[in-house]
Amino acid sequence: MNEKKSLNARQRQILQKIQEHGSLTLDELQSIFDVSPQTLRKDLSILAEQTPVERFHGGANWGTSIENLSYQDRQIRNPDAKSVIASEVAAYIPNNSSLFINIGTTTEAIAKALLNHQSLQIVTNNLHVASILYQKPDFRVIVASGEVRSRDGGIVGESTIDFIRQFRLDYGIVGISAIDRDGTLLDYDYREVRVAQTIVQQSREVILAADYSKFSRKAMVEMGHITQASHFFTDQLPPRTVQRLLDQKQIPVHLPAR
Amino acid sequence: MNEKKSLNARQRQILQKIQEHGSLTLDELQSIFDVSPQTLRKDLSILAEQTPVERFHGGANWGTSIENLSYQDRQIRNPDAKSVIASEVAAYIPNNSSLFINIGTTTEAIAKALLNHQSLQIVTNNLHVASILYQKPDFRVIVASGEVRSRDGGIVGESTIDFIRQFRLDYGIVGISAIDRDGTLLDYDYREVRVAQTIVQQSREVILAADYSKFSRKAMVEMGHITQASHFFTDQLPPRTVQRLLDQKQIPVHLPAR
DNA sequence: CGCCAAAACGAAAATAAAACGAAAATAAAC
DNA sequence: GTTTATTTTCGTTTTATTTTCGTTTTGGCG
Repeated sequence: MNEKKSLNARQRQILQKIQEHGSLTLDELQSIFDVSPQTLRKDLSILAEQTPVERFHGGANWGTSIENLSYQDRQIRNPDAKSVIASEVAAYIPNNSSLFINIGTTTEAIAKALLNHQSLQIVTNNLHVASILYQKPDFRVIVASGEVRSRDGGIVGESTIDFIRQFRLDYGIVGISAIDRDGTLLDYDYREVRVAQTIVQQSREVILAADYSKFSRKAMVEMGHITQASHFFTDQLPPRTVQRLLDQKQIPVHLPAR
Repeated sequence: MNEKKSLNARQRQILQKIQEHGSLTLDELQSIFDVSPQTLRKDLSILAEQTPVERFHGGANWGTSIENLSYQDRQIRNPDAKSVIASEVAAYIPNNSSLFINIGTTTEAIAKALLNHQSLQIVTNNLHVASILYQKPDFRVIVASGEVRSRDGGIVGESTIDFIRQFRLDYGIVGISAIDRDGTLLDYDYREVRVAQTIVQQSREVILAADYSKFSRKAMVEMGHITQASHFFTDQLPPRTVQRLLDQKQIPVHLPAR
């Protein structure tokens, strides 16, 4: 009953646009593709059947049931866990240090929590992080080049990777979309994954930050493994299987003080 | 629960008008929009729910409670010369073209005015411009790498220049801090000047945008000369001396329609 | 102050506009 | 010639807007 048909080129493109942007209206799709509305409707119907895309009157969005409303909606979603984690991470990061901060709402919360630090040097591929941090005169904010993803202001692409490879910094602060039960780190966009992997390579210490909800989410692209982290910051004890992995590799797990 | 709906085009326009004007009566709104009063009432009710707009009998105003204007709000507040110039520039730029947009509040106004275009490719070293444009799914926004200047979110430095040099685009939209009487273009930051010069080099057409106040300002670093522009957009006729220069080189001067 | 009329208002019914799905017609690929 | 993809057509459904009407607010005026 579940016909698994392969998507054509345009449909895959639409799928990616929806992932990047969170949602798309038919008007927006028509401004991108030179085909009839009816064809786009059909594409959306097919995507809705076979992917987490959901339709609404006038367009479609990336499945709300799992996650990923528009960027702004996500902002509101789980503020407690994120900001608690964020202040834990901030407390761990010393002044006068250098750090990467990559894409994700969790890392943005961390950026906000870092505003009381002094003399940080930050390299980021996250437009929002740059916006948050650049106004502090004693921070040096360096932004990577590349294409700006319309979903969340993430900067991705080959040149982003090349640029990041120039640096070797004290800390790499990495968020992640999903963590599998075996400790595999997963994300939605392969370009983002490439960037995150580079950040991990170029950091002396890798700080992985993820709230508990990430353990029950699915994503498609493999980024790495949780044991590549130097420290893991979260809001609740992770599932047993993951906990055991972290124990084996002696990776400290930081939970909120409370 | 809290119904979060996105605003339609007219509602966003009303919102902007209210921000610019401080307040609007229903009469004023009716003279702008060709819809029934009842529809406008409904729009105002929706705006009152979801934005800082507050209603009063006969109209609505921008929420008085929030006097602490964020950067973005301050930008919108001053719609005069800059946004007039901006819409002139936007009218000149065709769809499906590629452009550089550099640092400056005028160029930011232009970015906003470009939001109704389709399928633009934009390379920018301005954090605010990137923030304004990246959400449109049919726009491709590419941000240059480099250090973010804390004064205004401009991205400057050697790597910015190297990155920009990779591109050759249809239009280079350049703002400027000051224009001397002999037509010399001046700016405050030598790093920004280097970037602007590179943009000029790599553009097929150079669009210079500057309001009249720039003619009476002084700055230290020489960027180039007004005759390097292909088109000059401004709000009033420039001083005689400059006008003559532009005439000699047959550079079109675009003034507001009115 | 209290009363009235004009204007503004909200709720809901009526109408207009758009988005929709199914299927036929057309175009493209094989 | 057959298959597949896309566009066109058309009747239906959803959404947006206008109209209608009874109520509330506003600003005179006795």
